[in-house]
Amino acid sequence: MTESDTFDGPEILGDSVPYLAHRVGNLMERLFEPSLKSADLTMDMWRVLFILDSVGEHNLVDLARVTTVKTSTLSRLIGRMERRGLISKTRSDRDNRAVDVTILDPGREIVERLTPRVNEVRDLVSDGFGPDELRILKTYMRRLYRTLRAFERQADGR
Amino acid sequence: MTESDTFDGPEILGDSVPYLAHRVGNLMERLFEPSLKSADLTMDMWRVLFILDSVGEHNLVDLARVTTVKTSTLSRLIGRMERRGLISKTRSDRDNRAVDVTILDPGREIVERLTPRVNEVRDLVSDGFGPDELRILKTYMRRLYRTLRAFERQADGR
DNA sequence: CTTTTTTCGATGCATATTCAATATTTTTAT
DNA sequence: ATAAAAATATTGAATATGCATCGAAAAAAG
Repeated sequence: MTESDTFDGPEILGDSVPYLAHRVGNLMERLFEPSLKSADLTMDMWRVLFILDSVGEHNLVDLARVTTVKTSTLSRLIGRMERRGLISKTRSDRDNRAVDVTILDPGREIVERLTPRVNEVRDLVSDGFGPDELRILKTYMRRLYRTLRAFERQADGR
Repeated sequence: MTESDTFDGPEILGDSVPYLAHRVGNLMERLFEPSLKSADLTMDMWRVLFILDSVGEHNLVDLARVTTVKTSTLSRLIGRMERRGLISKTRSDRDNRAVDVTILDPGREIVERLTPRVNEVRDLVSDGFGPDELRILKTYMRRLYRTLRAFERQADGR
């Protein structure tokens, strides 16, 4: 094992994929924290804005799935964001239960303002890996996700 | 790109390493949730128990670092766990400010009881990857962590 | 077509988290 | 040696979260 592959936490933890995923995710969030603070946003709010901006309109339940926020929490979160004028909520015309959430201009402005920092972190990741390695890293992480997801579906009975 | 490497979320998100890390971590936690519930534990409580069991005594601040829980939150969390008899708190004799947190037998019993499920998830991960691939995955994740960590330290001024 | 089941979203309530401030002790600088 | 700075842990107060539940609408089953 090369020096650059050691982990600065306890040995046993650096060997656990779940723990590594948690630590990596947490660290990336921490690097983004000052930017969030400057926009008075939480990470979950950022995820909502980013997804609405890049993918488009969503209903609450879908948004909850993609952001990994519980629907009851997201319901109130979206309420707060609506009051701040970042997004809008409208009743869906396809489904009378559903609410369509859309990003508004002030929300878009925040996305644009914070995007440079997002790219900075992205470039930082790239710096640690060669182009081939980066491709492999992403491929493996997607595979990891799919492996676990398939298992979850199977355990839930499809 | 092979079929097994596609991501089931929106394209743009599956290309983002931070998002992938978040989703993978979240999914692993979800797979562990029923076990946690059966022991009336939160994920953070589990991390505390697991770390105390495998690594040994810690003070609060160190424990907060390793578990990624804010110290003020951990202080109360540890209080709850102490009241449940899972861990013990004693004033450190090396540092009169510090508190040494130690796992107790009831805590150890829970760790033992939930370990099979942890191994199940570990094996599940292994199944999706060949031995060489698994080694690369871990190596890359550790490297990712170190790359980000180095940057954070540098940004904070050492 | 009618009944049953499922899904979407909101909310009451209990609990948990976080920020800021604090007391105490240790470390560093002068 | 003394003063200033930093680190450890706790707590009050404001806010956020999550479970259980509900009403309404849609989908599935009969």
